[in-house]
Amino acid sequence: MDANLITFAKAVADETRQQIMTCLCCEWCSVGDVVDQLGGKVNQPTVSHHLKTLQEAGLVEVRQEGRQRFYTLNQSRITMCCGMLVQQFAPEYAASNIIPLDQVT
Amino acid sequence: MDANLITFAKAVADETRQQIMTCLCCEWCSVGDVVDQLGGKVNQPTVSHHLKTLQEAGLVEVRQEGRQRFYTLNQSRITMCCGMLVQQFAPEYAASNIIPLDQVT
DNA sequence: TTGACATATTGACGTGTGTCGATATATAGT
DNA sequence: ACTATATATCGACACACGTCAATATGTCAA
Repeated sequence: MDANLITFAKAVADETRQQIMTCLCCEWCSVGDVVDQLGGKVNQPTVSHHLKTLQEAGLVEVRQEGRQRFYTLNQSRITMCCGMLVQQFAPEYAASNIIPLDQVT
Repeated sequence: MDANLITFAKAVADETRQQIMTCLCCEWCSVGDVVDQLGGKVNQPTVSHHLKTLQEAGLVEVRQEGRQRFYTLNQSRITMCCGMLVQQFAPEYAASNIIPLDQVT
């Protein structure tokens, strides 16, 4: 997992990956679940590949259970990266009332 | 200019483009200014190309002056896109105290 | 109108990346 | 041990994209 904003942006900069992220938002899903929810758009190796990318960017958490792996979105990290983006590239707005980054757990 | 989050993420997902964005943050710069500030990392056509990408994503504003064009970051749009990202992929944090999107002018 | 300057566009090239089929690895059940 | 299931990895391919040199477009000055 790497902390920089380019890695974050690259991870989010793909449609399939965003769809996967939507699947994993507020829910734990196995790889197979994600493949199903994507309804045949891509198949299992592709999903695994994207999950790896998301994991390396720190955007998902993993939990092993039997022979399956469950993934979920790391919402605090996403919030943090977005906050850093605003801080970097929209400082005139960052000052006001965005979430203070040190309050994101 | 297109409104979706993939376009936004793609625009930000490049190191050179982020450096250009840093140049344009809170300042109006001509293309030549940006080329200079990047200190020979890339040359003028590349900068123009990236500025076009940023413009199509709605991340910069342009102002013509004589034979030069001045660009600056569109901070409200960046704030808005980041807010949408949090809303989409970190709803558990979006509820709290992030900038209400309709207050971003 | 001609020449100089600022920026945009074009065409080409190499690299990065999303996708897949095939295969490997790991775990559970019999 | 053997089989079935779940996921990861590998190798290959096509396409997207960042970069550059060369050129085009546009604007000002003389």
